[in-house]
Amino acid sequence: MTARALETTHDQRRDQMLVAAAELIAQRGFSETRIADVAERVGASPALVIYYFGTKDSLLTGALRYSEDTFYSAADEMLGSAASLRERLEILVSLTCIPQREDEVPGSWGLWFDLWTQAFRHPEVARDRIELDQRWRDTIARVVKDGIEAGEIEPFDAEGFAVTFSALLDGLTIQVALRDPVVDPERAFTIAMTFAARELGLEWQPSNDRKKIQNRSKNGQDR
Amino acid sequence: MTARALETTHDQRRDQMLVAAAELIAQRGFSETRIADVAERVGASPALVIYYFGTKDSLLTGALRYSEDTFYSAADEMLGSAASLRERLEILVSLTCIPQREDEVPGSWGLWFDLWTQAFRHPEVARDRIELDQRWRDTIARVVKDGIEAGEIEPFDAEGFAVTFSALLDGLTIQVALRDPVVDPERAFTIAMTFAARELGLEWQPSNDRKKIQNRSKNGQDR
DNA sequence: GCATCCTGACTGACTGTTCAGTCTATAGAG
DNA sequence: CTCTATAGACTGAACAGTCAGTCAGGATGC
Repeated sequence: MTARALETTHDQRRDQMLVAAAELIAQRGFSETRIADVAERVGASPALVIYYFGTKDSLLTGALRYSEDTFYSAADEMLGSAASLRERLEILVSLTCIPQREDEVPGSWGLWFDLWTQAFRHPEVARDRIELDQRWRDTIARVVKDGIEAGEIEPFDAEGFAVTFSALLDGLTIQVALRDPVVDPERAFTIAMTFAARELGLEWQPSNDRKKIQNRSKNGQDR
Repeated sequence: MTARALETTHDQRRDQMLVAAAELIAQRGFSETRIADVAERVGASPALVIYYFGTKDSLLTGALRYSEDTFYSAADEMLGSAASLRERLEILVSLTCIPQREDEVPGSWGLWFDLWTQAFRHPEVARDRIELDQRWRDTIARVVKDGIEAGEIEPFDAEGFAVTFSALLDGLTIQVALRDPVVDPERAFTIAMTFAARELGLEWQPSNDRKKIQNRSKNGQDR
């Protein structure tokens, strides 16, 4: 029991540090994040951070993992509360294309860039990312399959769709995150939904209920 | 004339350093690139690099710019030598999805990730990237318009297509660059071409002449 | 008294940038 | 044609700051 309790606080501390690291990475970038910053953020000494993670790299890549992981978990949870295929697609798209609240952490766009950059040159990170992306494609495919089983659309190659759709979403995310004037969030949303609708043989029109989705995605992201 | 000659060697030195920096960034990453490395690569002292660029950051962002710029120039040039819309599309797609030779520099995938990461947090870089991306979309739109004018396809919203298509290409590039086992280069190529063909009302079948395109893109990239 | 959590003080390595001054070549003066 | 002044390219050496990681030991709970 004691060991249990200790382990709990131990894990809590760990998570605190991971969250703090993720926030800092999102703000300043991977290579600009110092362990002293993380330590300050959790009210501890730099030495303690090393005590928990051994090396800086272990902390930062852990933070990347942790953050993306909670993003996907949040996505899964949100999807559970949606009724129709159309709603579920809108959730998927708004999660990737619509800005979240500034102060929110996990899945923040900056982290994607840093994750990709790290994954490109570090095999362990690359492995994690591949796994994460497979999970994302599985989520998309699941949504489509559910739609098929519910009779909302005709049978369809859900996995193939997931590959293409996730690539399109990634590309749109980049434009939105980098504030490209040509691809604002609304346009990105419309492009993605139009593509999905046409591909799946679903009816979809851009409408002003986008805001509703946006708000819901925010709340879903709230801790 | 004398001043000219001097200025020429000056610019040559500058370009040398930019190329060296781009190569190193592609290999090691932006933040892992030291000015001492760049200096060594051009056979000069670190002080000289500073003498030319003032600061490390100025050198590295300059290298990013320079590299992407030559990538787009190479793309424009290659497109000029293609006869049909189908060929031109295949060039666009292979440039983004098919691995280039290892030792080749400009446009190397690692640089994209670093460019995005930097652009996310540094407004000047972000401005450059937006400009670069617009140029890419213009190139795509130009290819489509040429196809329309040549009567190869029906009139079509070329700019709208360019926005969606460039996002899809970016997304596929990520998967390929990060060696996702699900999205190998060939599959990425097929996905992109299938999308373009369907969207534009063009006939296209995956065939084994992809290798031809791949080789051409290599040669086109050669300095 | 043992294990775990935690810290302050320290260090060793790294690295961007500065600076004083060298070397080369050209331009202009005599 | 020679001598010298000037400018630009270039460097070695040192500086100054930064930071990840170490270490010896203190507190706390059991």
